[in-house]
Amino acid sequence: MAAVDDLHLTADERLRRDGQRYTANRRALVDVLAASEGPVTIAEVLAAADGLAQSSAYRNLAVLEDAGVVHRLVTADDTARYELAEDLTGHHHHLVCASCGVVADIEVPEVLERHIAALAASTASATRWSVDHHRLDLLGTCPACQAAGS
Amino acid sequence: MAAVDDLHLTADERLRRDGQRYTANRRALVDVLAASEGPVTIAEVLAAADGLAQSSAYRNLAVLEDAGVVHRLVTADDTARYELAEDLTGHHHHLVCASCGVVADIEVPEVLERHIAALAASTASATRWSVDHHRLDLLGTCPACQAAGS
DNA sequence: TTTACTGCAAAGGGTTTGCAACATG
DNA sequence: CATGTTGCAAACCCTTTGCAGTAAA
Repeated sequence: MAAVDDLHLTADERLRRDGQRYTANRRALVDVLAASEGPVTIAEVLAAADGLAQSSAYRNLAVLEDAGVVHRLVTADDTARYELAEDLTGHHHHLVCASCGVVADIEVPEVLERHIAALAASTASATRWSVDHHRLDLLGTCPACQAAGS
Repeated sequence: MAAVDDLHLTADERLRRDGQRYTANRRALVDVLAASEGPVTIAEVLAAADGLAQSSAYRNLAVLEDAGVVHRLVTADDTARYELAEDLTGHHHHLVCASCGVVADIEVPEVLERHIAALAASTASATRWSVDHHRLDLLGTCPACQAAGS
């Protein structure tokens, strides 16, 4: 069984747990996210999922997010981007273009993750906050914008 | 001379360099940001700077950002927050409440910064991107939301 | 006295929602 | 057939902009 089939099984299961159905539209959204190199905007989703209504894209991505299948994020510009939940793709971080907003996934060395985990622990004990995630973005300029800007 | 006076002198200088004036409204905005514990929303700015028009807040913060005095960021919710530019406050990172969106500043150990710098360098050389900043956020729940949620 | 800045109100753009029709269990 | 889902269009909210009046160099 291919990894994508596993993905659909997991998505189906998580939606049913919420009393939701895993419809063709939702399946198409998961396929689009699984095929992308990094978090994608609604505009990109609509371009890739032909015939899908904008409102359905927003609504279904919200349903998928509630079910823990999808993660929504906002990076540089003020438009949201969506990716598969981290437990489906593995922990990773982002490389963000400050010019056009495009986002690529990057892996981070284990030693750095350990330092961040230590920071999270010491911050939680030094404050009254609870800390349960972290987010590390590298900001720069993507190849396309470098070419366009020069 | 107090640190706040230095801040106003620097702001004045950077605005003039852009052909802009350092007006009472802009001075008030800098005072609000200097007095806050972390990045603040427009709503918070308006509450603190009495009588300031909303459009003036947005416009002046944009002018201050262009001049390199202010930094605009978007974290958890979809509302922008503003803080003084990093060269005025020192390099720091953020502790973000996933529930209400409030943001606190945190310092990070030098060793972690060095690991992040190394990641930035290796990422730049492994891709065609240029990398010039980074952003590390810890995500959790602030004391107020913990109290409200229990 | 020229140029920048202000407040108001209207417009803009991404996102959400009401509703009637449709599809699925 | 009962409930969840869809697409359309209108509403929503944060943010930006046009404009006429005001203030600063």
